[in-house]
Amino acid sequence: MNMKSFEKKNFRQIRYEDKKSQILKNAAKIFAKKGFEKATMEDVSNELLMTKGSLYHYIKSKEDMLFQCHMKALGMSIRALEETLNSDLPPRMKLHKAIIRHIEVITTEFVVGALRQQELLLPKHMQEKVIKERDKFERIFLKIFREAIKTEHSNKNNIKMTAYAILGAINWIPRWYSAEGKLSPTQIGEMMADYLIGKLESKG
Amino acid sequence: MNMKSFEKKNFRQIRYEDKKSQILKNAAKIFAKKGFEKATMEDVSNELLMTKGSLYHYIKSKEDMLFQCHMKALGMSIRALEETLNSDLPPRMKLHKAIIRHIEVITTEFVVGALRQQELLLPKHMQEKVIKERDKFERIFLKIFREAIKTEHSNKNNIKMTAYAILGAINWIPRWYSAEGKLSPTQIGEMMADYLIGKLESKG
Amino acid sequence: MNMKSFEKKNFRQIRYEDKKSQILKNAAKIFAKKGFEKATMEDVSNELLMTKGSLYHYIKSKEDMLFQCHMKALGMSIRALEETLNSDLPPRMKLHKAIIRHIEVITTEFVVGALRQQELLLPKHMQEKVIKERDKFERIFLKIFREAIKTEHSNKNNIKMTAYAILGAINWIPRWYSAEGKLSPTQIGEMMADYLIGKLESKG
Amino acid sequence: MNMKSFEKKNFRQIRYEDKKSQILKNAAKIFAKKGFEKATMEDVSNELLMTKGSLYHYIKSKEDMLFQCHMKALGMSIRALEETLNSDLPPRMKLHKAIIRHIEVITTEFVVGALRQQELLLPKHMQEKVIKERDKFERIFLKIFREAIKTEHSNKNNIKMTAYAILGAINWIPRWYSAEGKLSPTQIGEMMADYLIGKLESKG
DNA sequence: GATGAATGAGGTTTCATTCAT
DNA sequence: TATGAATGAAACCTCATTCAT
Repeated sequence: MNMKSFEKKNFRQIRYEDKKSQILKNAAKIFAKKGFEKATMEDVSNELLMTKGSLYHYIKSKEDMLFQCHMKALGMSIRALEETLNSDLPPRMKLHKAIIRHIEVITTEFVVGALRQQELLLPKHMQEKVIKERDKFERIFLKIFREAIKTEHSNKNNIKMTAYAILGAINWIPRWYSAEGKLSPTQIGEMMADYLIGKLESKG
Repeated sequence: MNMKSFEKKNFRQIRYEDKKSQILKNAAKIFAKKGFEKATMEDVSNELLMTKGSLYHYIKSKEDMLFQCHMKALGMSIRALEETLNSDLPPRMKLHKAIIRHIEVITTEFVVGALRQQELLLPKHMQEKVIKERDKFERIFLKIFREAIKTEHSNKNNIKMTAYAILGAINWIPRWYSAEGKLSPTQIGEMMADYLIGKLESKG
Repeated sequence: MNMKSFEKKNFRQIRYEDKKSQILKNAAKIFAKKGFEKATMEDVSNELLMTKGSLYHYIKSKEDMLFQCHMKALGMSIRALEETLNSDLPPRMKLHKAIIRHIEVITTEFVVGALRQQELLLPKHMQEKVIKERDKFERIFLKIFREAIKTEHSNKNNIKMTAYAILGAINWIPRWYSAEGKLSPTQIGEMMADYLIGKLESKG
Repeated sequence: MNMKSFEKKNFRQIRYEDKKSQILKNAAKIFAKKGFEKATMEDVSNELLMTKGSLYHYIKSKEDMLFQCHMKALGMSIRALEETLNSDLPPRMKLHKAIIRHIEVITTEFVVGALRQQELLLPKHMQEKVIKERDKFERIFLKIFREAIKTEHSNKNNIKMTAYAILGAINWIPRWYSAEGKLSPTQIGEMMADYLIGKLESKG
C-alpha cells in the first residue's frame, strides 16, 4: 500500500466514522423522542436524508444502533466523571463538580438522559455490556462520593443509598427539564449540587 | 327486572370488574418486565390462562390497557399522598411520611415504578390524561412539601427544584431496588427521607 | 370438559390438521416448481387462497415449512418400503416390489422427488433430522437389497454401491419423468426393476 | 495500434480470461456448498479476496454467473464424452469408458455434480440454453449407448429409459460420494460401469 | 481497474385486532 | 362468554446492482 492509497483509505475511514457518528446521534434523538420501538428505521433514515438500506452500511441492526447509542452516551458520562476525578479539586468540590458536569451531560449532550430508560429493550447479551459500563460509571461516582464524605461516619448501606439518591435526583432531571426553561443546565446543576451536598453536610 | 336477575347482573358485574382488575395487574407486570412494545397480547393472555380473543371482552385495545394501568398506578400514588395530606401529623412529619409511603407504593404495589417510564408510548390523547393525573400527584406533593418548609426562605425555583430532586431520587429507586435486597421498602424509605429532608428537620 | 366441548375441540383439531396438511402439500408443489428460495410465502398463500399472515397459524417459518414437507415426504417413502419389507413375498420379489413402489411414490405422491434436491437449504439442525430420516430409508432399502442377493458372493463395497446405483437411478427419475409421457409410473417401475435387478433374478 | 500496445492488450485479455475463469470456479464451489440463492455476491468476492464491486468487471449478473458455471461444467462433460466417442475402442468398451469418465468429471472437476440440481433457478432464456446443452450431452451418451447394445433387441422405450437409469445412477453419485471415502472416483467408476453394463449383458 | 457507498425493491415475519361459531 | 382462525398493515432486513471517485 503506497502513501496515496493509505491516505485515501484513511480519508474514507474518517468519512465512515463521521457518518456513523452522525447516524447514532440522530438515532438517539429519535429514540428519545418516540421511544425505541415506535421509532422506525425509516424515521431515522429520513431524518438523515438517506435510504433505509444505506443505514445498514453503518450499523448491523436496529438493536445494534440502540446499543451503540447507549455505549456512546455512557462513554460521555464516564469521561466527564473521570476528568473530575483526576482534577486537583478538594474532595468536596470534586463531588460538587461531578454532579454539575453530569447534569450538563445529561441535559445537553446526545440525549443521554432519555436513553437511560431503554436498557430493557436490548437483547440480553447487549444489556450485559451496557450494565457493565453503567456499573463503571457508578463505581467512579461512588469513589468521588466516598472521598467527599470520608470524614463523616456513615454505614455502608447509607453511603450507597445516598449515592443512588443523588444519581436518581440527577437522572430524573430529563423528565422535567425543558431546554426552553428559565434555568440553564449549569444553573440547575449548581442548585441541585447545593441541595444534595447540603444534605450531607447537615449530617456531619 | 326482578330481584333475581338484578342480583345476577350485579354478580356478573363484580366478576367482570374482578377479572378486569386482574388483567390490568398482570398486564402491568408484563409491561414492566418486557416493556410495552415487546410484550404481546398473547404474553398477557397466557399469563392469565386465557386466549388473546377473550382479552378483548375486558379491554378495548393494548394501548387502552397501558393507559388504564397508568391511571390505576397513579391513582394509588395519589391516594397514598392524600391520606398523608389529610392526616393530623405536623407538616414536617407529613413530608417524611409522604416520602416513605410513596416509596412503599412504588416498590411494592402494582409495578407502579416501572410504568413511570412508558408514558411516551401512549397516543397523545391518553398521554394528556396521564400527565394531568401525574400533575395532580405532583401538586399534592408540592403542597405537602411547601407546608413543611414554610418557615424557611427559599425562592420559588429552589422549592420546585428541590421537590423534583426528591421525587427523582424516589422514582429512580425501582431502577436499583431489588425485592431480594437486605432493606425493606420501608427501611429504604426511612433512610431516604432522612437524607432528603434531614437538614430541614434539624432546623425545624 | 363435557362431551360437547370435547367433540368440538376434536373437530377443530381435525380441521387444523387437514388445513396444515393441505398447506404442506401445496407448498411442496410450489417449492418443487420454483425452487425453495424463488418461491415466496405469497406464492404459497395465493395458491391456497389465504393471506400470508394466516399461513403462520400453521407453520412457524418458511424453513419450517420446507422441513415438514421433507419429513412428510420421507415418511411416505419409508412407509411404502416398510409395507414391502413386511409383506410375505420372497426376497427377490420384495426388492422388485420395493423399487416399483418407490418409483410410484416419487413420481406421483407429494412431489417427493423434487424435494430430494433441497436439503441443502435447511438450517443445520433441521438438516440433521432430515438426514437421519433419509438414512432410515436407506437402511431399510439396504436390508431388502441384502436379503435379495444373500446367495451371491459380493463384497461390502459392492453391495452398498450397487444399492446406491439403484437408488440413484430411481431418484433421478423425476428429472426426466413427465406425467404426460406414454409410460405410467408403474410401467416405468417394472422396466427399471427389470433392468436394475434383472440379472440377479436370472441367476436366482 | 502498434506492436507494443497490441501485445499489451493481448496480455490483458489473458489476465482477464484467467480472472474470469477463476471467478467462475470459485462461484461454482460456493453455489455448490450453500446453494445459489443462499450464496451472496459477497461470499463469492470474499473467497476471491476482491470486493463485490470488482466482480462486475467480469460478470454481468449473479444469474449470468450461474449460467456460465453451468455451461462450463456441461462443456467439460461433453468434451469427455466426445473424446470417448471418437476413440478407437470397441462399442462396448466405449460405453464402459464413457461411464467412468463421466463419473470422474462429476466427482472431481468443477463441482459439476452439485450444479446439476440448480437449473431451475435460472431465468427461462438461460435455462433453455442449458437444457439445449444438456440435451447435447445426452444425445452423445445415447449414441454411445445405442452402439454398445446394437446387437440386442430392445424397444425404443427400453433403450432411452435404460440410458436414463445409467445417467441417474451416475448423477446421483455426488449425493453420497465423499472425497475422503475409501474408493477413488475411478474405482467407483469401474464398479459402477461393471454393474450397469453387466445388467445389460444379462439381457442379451 | 478497483472500491466503498448508496439504493430500493422485495422478502419474511409479527401482531393487534376482528369475527364466526 | 370464550376462542381459534383470519387478516393486513407495517416493520426489519438483505442484497444484487450501480456509481462516483
